[in-house]
Amino acid sequence: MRSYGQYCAIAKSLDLVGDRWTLLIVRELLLSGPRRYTDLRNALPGVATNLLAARLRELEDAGILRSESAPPPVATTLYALTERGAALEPVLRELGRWGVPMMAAGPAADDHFRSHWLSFPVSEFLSDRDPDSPPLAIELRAGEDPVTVEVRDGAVHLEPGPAADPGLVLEASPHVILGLFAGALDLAGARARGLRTRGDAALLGRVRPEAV
Amino acid sequence: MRSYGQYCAIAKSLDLVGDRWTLLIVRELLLSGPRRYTDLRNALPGVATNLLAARLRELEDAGILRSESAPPPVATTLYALTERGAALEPVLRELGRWGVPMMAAGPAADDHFRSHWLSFPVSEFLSDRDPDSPPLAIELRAGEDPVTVEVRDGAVHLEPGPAADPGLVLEASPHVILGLFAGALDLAGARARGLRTRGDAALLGRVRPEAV
DNA sequence: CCGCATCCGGGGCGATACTG
DNA sequence: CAGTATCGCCCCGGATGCGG
Repeated sequence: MRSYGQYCAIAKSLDLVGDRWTLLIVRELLLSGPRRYTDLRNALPGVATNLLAARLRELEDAGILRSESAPPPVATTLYALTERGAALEPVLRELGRWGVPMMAAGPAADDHFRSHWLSFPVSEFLSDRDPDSPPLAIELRAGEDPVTVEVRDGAVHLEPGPAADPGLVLEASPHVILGLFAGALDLAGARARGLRTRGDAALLGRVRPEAV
Repeated sequence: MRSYGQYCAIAKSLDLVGDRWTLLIVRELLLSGPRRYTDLRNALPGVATNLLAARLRELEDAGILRSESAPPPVATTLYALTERGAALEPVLRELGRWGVPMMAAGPAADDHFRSHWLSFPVSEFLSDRDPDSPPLAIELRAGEDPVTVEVRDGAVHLEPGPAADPGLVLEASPHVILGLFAGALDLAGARARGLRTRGDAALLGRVRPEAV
């Protein structure tokens, strides 16, 4: 990207990560860990393949990520954030926080969705209100792949993939899941809009008492 | 800007503020308050005038700023952030924090500089270590226009313009001022690199004890 | 199939000129 | 002062090709 030519911390940051797609690539690596080229391409619907390759090279040159050759049986190159790249997490967190209100209207007609994109809203809205209880796993099915909300020791963390032993499974559209987390819907309202649960729905109260 | 088409809080944010120059316009309005078109143009060296006009229109449509007709004697339109626009401050703060290390190398040959761009590094590095002392004003002369660091009641705030009654005046290149604040230089080292002071230099210890 | 490189059309961007 | 108009270029999006 062309430099702004300003001796300003914000402008210097944008010189590196202000390009189109750049911060979304960092988002993927932050949420999902080291990924292959094809995984990134699949997680970023709409990105041109040449552009993705160019961005990865620029980000590597900038020290934000590094490409490492994975050990067998993967035997391919993985792209992983460096410490410097992982330091962008607060930037993405604040961008996510600012963007949450724009999710309330629901997805646009041709919006894509990946389950792990819920991670930022989840950490924004959920918290472990009962840190002394045993660990709890809540599985979310809002897109193609399930994600698991792990609740333990006072912390809430989202992990891609299904839960091994979920105390609760929530299945609904992303919009309804978000409404439930953000407070726009309670359990009854969410059920009326298509939410299906399995397990003890009252367990939701541990992370979102207002919803139960 | 073309939408990313992703039902994700970060992507939705970038749909609105991911365009080139957009966040720098918000930066100016955050740091300097409502500004006229020409002021913005001057504070954003390198921006094309048509592009600035287009961005202002887009930002107004997005509810991030509004144009208000100023009362006499100004008699012109002022651009001011809305509450929604001001809510971008944490995003810029984190971008600034992440960008500070890139300032250590000093400005590039053709970098522009405006004094109030120091605001984010200032709030990052300085703090009022002696809240019970009377208010203190430190005037910085690092660019064309002076800026004032106001220290009172435990808070540090930067305001454009000279100080009415500065307890201390620091005059140096932006690079040296930053080095002094960030800890790369102490007072002696900064003086060796061109720092000139007026007033009681020991007053700097109130906000940066390590430097004295 | 994976990981790109190449090519091409269109639009965003940069620089300057011009106008009310 | 506050923009609009114009033009050239480069970035971006989409498709295809190609070696490993």
